[in-house]
Amino acid sequence: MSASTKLSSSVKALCFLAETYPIPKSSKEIAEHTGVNASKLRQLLSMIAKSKIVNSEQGTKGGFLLSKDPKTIHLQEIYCSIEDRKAFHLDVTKNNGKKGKKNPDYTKYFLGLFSEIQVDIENKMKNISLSDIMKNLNMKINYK
Amino acid sequence: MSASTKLSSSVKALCFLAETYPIPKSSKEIAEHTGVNASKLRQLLSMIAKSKIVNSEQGTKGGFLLSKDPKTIHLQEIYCSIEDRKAFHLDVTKNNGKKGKKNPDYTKYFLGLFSEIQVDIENKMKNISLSDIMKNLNMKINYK
DNA sequence: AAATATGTTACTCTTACTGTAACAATTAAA
DNA sequence: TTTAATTGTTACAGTAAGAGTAACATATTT
Repeated sequence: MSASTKLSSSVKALCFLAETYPIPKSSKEIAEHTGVNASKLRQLLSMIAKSKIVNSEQGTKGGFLLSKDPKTIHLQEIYCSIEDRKAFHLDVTKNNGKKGKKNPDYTKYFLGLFSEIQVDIENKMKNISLSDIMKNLNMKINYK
Repeated sequence: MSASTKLSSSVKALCFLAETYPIPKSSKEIAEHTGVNASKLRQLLSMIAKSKIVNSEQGTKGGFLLSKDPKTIHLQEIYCSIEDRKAFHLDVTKNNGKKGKKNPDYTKYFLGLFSEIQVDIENKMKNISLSDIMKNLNMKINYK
């Protein structure tokens, strides 16, 4: 991956929004509770908003509000919202041996090979919901 | 990860060694057939040699020679030989909210959460052998 | 109009990796 | 014993991605 700080920062923010639902929270407030920089949170949450996981509103009384049940928010959705890369990523743009040499087309093959691993990771992430995470952390979910 | 160039370069080199077995091949020769820089290959193969997957010898007539059956060489072994990082890696050294705040210990939890994914990836990689890769590429295995 | 938000862009710092070069150590052959 | 070939290791520059931060346009409420 790596399962970057971006993912954990996003999860922290979403947990906080689930706890404080239905009060919209500003990036500043989320920052204070999670320790993640407010500007970074806006970057992440604006991407997550495009996946309809949160709703965002500008202006006074604006902020971020969860728009899905934490039971139905899966790690994979969050990950895909904030990363363009695949979790198990292989850079296949590199050269592949000298031209004209009759060496096999590794590049093409590796894509297929690793896609199987990719599918597994995605399935695993699909099976972990925000509410699973919160239960494990003994957090109270206030959504609905 | 990312399942970096290092892994694919290593696999290319090992495939070549399986094809040309039992003739020891120099980093220069492997470089010519794979397009990977010879110096880089020496770095990778010297690490792989420590895992007893290949044998290396210095001097004239030296070079690299496969020391295991490609059927028993798994992607996971190769990966672990050349990478210190876990495949599904999470940096947990980052701060975790302001001190004194009673926010849950995400950092600790994420480790456990992602370790499950880690195990899956490793298992997947354990199930892919060098000979599987070579068969898919229609390469002839000359080991033994 | 003023205050409070998000959305977006840009900039710096750091980290990791790639590609490459250099050279010591080792081995075989001439 | 000298020479050539080869690995092992270290170092270095260039590149790419991410983290953290700041700045400001845009939008919304009071």
